Amino acid sequence: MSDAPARVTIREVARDTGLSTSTVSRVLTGARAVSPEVAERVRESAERLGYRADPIGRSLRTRRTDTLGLVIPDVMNPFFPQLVQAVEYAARQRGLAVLIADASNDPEAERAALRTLVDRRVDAVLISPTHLTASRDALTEAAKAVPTIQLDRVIDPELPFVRADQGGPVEAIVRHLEATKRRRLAFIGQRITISTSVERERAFQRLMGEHFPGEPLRVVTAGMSADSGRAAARDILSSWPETDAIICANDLIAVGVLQELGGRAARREVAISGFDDTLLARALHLTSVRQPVERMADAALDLVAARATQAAIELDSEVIFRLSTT
Amino acid sequence: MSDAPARVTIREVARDTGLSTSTVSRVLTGARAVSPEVAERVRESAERLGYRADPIGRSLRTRRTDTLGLVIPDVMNPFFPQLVQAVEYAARQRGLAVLIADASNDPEAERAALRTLVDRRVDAVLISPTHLTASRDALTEAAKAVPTIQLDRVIDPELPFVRADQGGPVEAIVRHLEATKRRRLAFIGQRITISTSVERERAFQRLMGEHFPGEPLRVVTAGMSADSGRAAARDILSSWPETDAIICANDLIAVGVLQELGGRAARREVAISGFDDTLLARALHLTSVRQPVERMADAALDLVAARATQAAIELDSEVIFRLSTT
DNA sequence: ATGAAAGCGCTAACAC
DNA sequence: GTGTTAGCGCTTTCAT
Repeated sequence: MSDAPARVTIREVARDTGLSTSTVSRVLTGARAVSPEVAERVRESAERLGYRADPIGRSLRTRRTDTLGLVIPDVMNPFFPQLVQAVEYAARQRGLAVLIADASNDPEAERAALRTLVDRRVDAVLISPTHLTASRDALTEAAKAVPTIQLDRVIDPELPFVRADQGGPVEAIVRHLEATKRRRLAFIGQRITISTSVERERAFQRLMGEHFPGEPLRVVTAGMSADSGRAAARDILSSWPETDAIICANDLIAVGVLQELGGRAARREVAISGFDDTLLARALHLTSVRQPVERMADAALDLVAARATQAAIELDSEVIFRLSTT
Repeated sequence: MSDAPARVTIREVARDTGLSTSTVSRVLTGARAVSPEVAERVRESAERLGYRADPIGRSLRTRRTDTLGLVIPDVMNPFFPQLVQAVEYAARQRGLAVLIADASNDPEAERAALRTLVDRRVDAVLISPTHLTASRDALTEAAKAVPTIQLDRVIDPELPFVRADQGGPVEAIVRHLEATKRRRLAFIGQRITISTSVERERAFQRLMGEHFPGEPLRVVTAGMSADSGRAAARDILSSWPETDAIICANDLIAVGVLQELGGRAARREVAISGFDDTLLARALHLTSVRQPVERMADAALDLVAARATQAAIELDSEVIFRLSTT
C-alpha cells in the first residue's frame, strides 16, 4: 500500500514536450496566451504521464491555498451538518477544499481552531461563532489575517456576514397561529449567548406586542435537549395553563415539548413549532423553520471570490408547516 | 480587514538572533541537539516577533502536510457527525488538521473527493465507503498513493480498517428480547450496499437460527427515512401480525416504526430498537446501539502514526437499552 | 553545535 | 508566444 510512487512533476512534462516549465505552467493554469498547438501537446503529455500539479508548490508561490476554513460551533447540533454540506458543495463548485473545525461550543477551542486555520493560510474563513461575546476577540484577530465571514450566527455587524432572517419566520408562524385562532402563545428560547436564538426571541417579543398587546409575555429558556424542552413545557403550562401554542428556538426543544404534551403528532390543542428543520422535524411532523443554507453558502463563497471586506447579507427563511401547528 | 500583515519568516528570526536559519529551524522542530542557551534565545525571539512557521514551506520540504483526509458518505446521516467529531478531536490531539469531504452517498463524488485529497498530499485518508462494491476501485487507487484506512464501513478486508462490531450488539438485543419473553422478532434493514447494514442483518439471521430455530425470518428493507420505516412496519405487521419485536438497522427507521405502532415511547407490545444512538434515540427513548466512535478514531489515528499498511481492528459496540424495549 | 548552500514544485518577472 | 531566472519558506545534507 501507499509509499510514494514518485510523483510526476512539471519538469518531466517540460522535458517530455521539449518545452520550458513556464510554458507548461501557462498551459495548465491558463495564465497567459499559448499557441493552441503547443497547448495541445502539453495537455497530451500531462495526461499521458499522469501529471497532477502539486498544490503545495503552487501555494508556496501564489500565496493561495484554494482552501477554505469553516468553523462551526458543534457538529452534533443537527443544524450544522446542513451548513457543512452546503458549504462543501458550494466550495467544490469553485474548486476549493474545506478545512472544517468544530469548536465544541467552546470559545477557547474556537480561538485555537481559528489560529490553526490562519496558520495554514486558508484563503478565507467562514465561521458561525459559538458565543455572542466570548467569540469576539478571536474573530477580530482572525479577520486581521484573513478574509473572514460570519455565517448564520452574527456577533460583529462590522465584519462581513451572511445570515438568514430570523424574525420573518417567527412572524409567519405567529400569523399562522393567529389565523388558526390561537392567541396565548409562548416561546422557549436557548441560551442568550447564541445570536440566532436571541434574534428569534426578540422577534417573538415584538410580535406579541403587535398582535396580542394584552397578552403576558410567556417566555422561558431551555438547553439543547429534548428533556430540557420537556421541563420548559412543564414550566409554561404551570405558569400559564391557558397557553395554546409554543414556539421553540430549535427542534430538539420542540420534540421535548411534543413529548410532554402527549406524544403523537396530530391535530392538537397546543400548537408547536421548532427551528432548523432537522430530521427530527421531518420525522415527527413538526412545523419548523428551514434556513436557506445552500443560498447562504453560495452568497458567502461569492463574497470570498469578490474579496469583499464589507457585506451584510440576509436571506429569507422558510417555514415548513406540518401537523404540529394544524 | 485582512490583507496580509507581512508574515514573519524564519529568516527574520535568524537575523534577529544573529543565528542561521538552520539553527532556528532546529530549535523550533527539535530536529537536532542545540545548545540550551541558543535555544532559549531563539524561542524568545520567535515569541517576540510573533513567528509562526509556515506549513506550506514546511510541507514542500518535508512532504508531510500534517493533514488528514476524512471521507464520509453523508453528513446528513446523523451517525457521521459523531464520527467527524471524534476524528477531529483525535486529530487535533496529534497536531493534525482534517480535510472533510462528503460523498453525498455517491460513489462518483467519492472518487472525486479521494482524488482531491490525494492531490493535496494529505498524510492519510480515513474513509467510510459509500458503497459496498462501487466504492472499491477508487479506494484501491487511493490506497496506492496514500495510507488509507477504512473507518466504520469496511468493503475491502485486505486494506487496513477500524470498525465496530456489528454482530455483538444485535446479539445483545436478541438476548434481551428473549429474556423479556419476545420471540417473534423482525428486522428492518437498509440498502444492501452498505457494509454495516449488511452485517447487522446477517447477525440477525444467524441469531434467529440459533435462538428461535422454528421462527420464520421476518426481514424487510427500508430507506433512510422515518416514512420508509413506517411503510416497512406496515409490511411486517401485515405479513407477520404476531411480531412482538422489531430491530431496525438505524434510528430513523426505528422512529418510523415507533410512529406507525402508535407514537408515545412507553412500555409497549412491540419492542423496538434502532442503531447509532443518534439524538433521535435519545429524544424518543429508543433503545439503540452506540458505536465507540472515540476509540475508533483513536485507533485509526494510531494506525496512521504507525504507518500501518495492514490492520484489522474491531471494537465493541454498546447497546443503550431504553424504554422502547422494556 | 552551528552555518552555508541546495532544493522541494511551482509561477511570475523579465527578457527576447 | 516562449524561455531564463529567481524565489516563495522551509528543512536538510554537508561541511566545519
